[in-house]
Amino acid sequence: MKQQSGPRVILHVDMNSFYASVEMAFEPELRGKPLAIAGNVEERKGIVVTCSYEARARGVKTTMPLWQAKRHCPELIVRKPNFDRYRKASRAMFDLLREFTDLVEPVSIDEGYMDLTEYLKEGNPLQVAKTIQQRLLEELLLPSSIGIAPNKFLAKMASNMKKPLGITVLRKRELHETLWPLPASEMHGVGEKTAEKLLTIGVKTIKDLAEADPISLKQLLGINGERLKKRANGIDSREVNPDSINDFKSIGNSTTLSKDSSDVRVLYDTLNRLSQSVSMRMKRKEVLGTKIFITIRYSDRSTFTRSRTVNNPLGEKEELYTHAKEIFDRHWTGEPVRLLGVTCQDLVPKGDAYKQLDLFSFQEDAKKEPLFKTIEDIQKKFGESVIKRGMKAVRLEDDKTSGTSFNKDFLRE
DNA sequence: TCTGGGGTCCTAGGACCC
DNA sequence: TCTGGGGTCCTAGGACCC
Repeated sequence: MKQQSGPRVILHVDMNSFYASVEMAFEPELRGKPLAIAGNVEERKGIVVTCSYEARARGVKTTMPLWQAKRHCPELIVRKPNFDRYRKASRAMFDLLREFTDLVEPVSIDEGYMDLTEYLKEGNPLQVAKTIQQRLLEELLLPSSIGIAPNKFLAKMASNMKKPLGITVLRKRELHETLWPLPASEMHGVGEKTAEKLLTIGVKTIKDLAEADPISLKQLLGINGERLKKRANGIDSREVNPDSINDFKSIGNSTTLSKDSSDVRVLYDTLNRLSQSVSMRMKRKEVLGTKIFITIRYSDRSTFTRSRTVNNPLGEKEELYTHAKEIFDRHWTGEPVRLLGVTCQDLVPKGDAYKQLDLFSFQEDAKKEPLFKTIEDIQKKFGESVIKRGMKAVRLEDDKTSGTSFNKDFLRE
C-alpha cells in the first residue's frame, strides 16, 4: 500500500448522456434533437437506457418505458444500443485522459477517476479540467462533467453537481455549504432503501448524516453506516487504482424473454444461448470460474438466484450449460418465467488454472516422495495465492479429501 | 398495461474444522 | 459427558450503481 502524503487532487470525469452523445457524434443529423437509446419494444425491452438533454427537457427519463416516453415527447427519436460504438468511444475517451496521467481508473464505460496530484505539482486543477473537457468535446464530440476534489467520493459528488458540461470544485472547508445542504438521498451510495432507513432516525440531509449518532447508524446500516458518515464528512481514503479494471469478479448474461414462458424448450434454449455468450466472453478474457449462478425472474418480478460451486474451474459452453440446466431443473417452480440469467463467478486467469492442474498432478508423485516439505516450498514454486486453489483441485478427485488433510498428506507431516 | 442488463459489495445462517 | 469460540466455505438474498 502506497503511503498517502498530503492532499490529493482527484478528478471525476463523467460523460453526459453517453450513449446518446456517442450516437450524435457518429450521426450529426441527430444533434440537437430529442434522442433516446432503448431496447426493442416488441420484446418488452423498450426501456429508455439513456436520452439526450433535449429529450430530458420534455420529461423523458432513464428507465422509462418507451410508450410513456413517447407520450411525453411524440417526436422522440429512438435508437437501439450500439455497444461497439460506445466501447470505441470509451477507449478514445480514456486514452485522452491517460495523456495527462497514468493514474486513470475507469469505473464504468463512461466515467472514471484521475489522480492529478503528481501531474499538477505547479499547475492549476481547474485549468487542466477545462482543457480535458474541451478536448473531449472538440476531439471526440463528447460532452462531460468534471468534479475536482481531494478524494474520490467528493470528486464524484462534484461531477454530479453541474450537468451538462459542468466543472465543479469541492473543497473540504466548504462542505458545510456545498455538500451538507443536499438531501441524504443524493449521496453516492445512498439508494432508496437506505434513504428510507435514514429517515427513521431523523437523517434528512447530508449534514444530518455527517452529525448522526455513530451507534444508531451502525445499528441501522452496519459498516455501511460508518462509511457513509465518514463520506458525509468528506473523508474517503480510497486510492485511484488504474488496475482495478482488470480484476473483474464475475461475467454474466441475462435476458428478458419476449413473453413469459413455461415451455422448457424455450427456457433450455435460452439458458443455452446465455451459456454460449458467457463462455465466449470468458474465453476472450482468458478466465475460468468455479461458481455458476442462474437467475430466474417470474411474472410477478420476484427474482431468485441459485448457484453451485464446482471443484475445477470451467468455462466451456457445454459445461456452463450443463450446470445451468441442472440448477434450473432443481429450482424452477414451473411457473411462467420472465427473465433468465447465467453468471460465472470466482474467476481465475486461465494460466492459474493450469497451475492448479500442475499442483494436482504432483500429488501422485508426492505419494512416492514428498516434493515439498513446507508451505513455504509450495509458495516458492506456485506463489502464495495458489495454495488454496491447489487444495481445491485435489478435492476434485476425492470429495472426502478435505483441503486440510490434503495438506497433511501432501507435506507428509 | 410500466419497470433492461451489466456489474459490485455486504450480510447472514449453517456446515465444518480446530 | 459436556462445553466454547474462532475461522472459513457455501448458499441465498439485498442494496446499490451506471
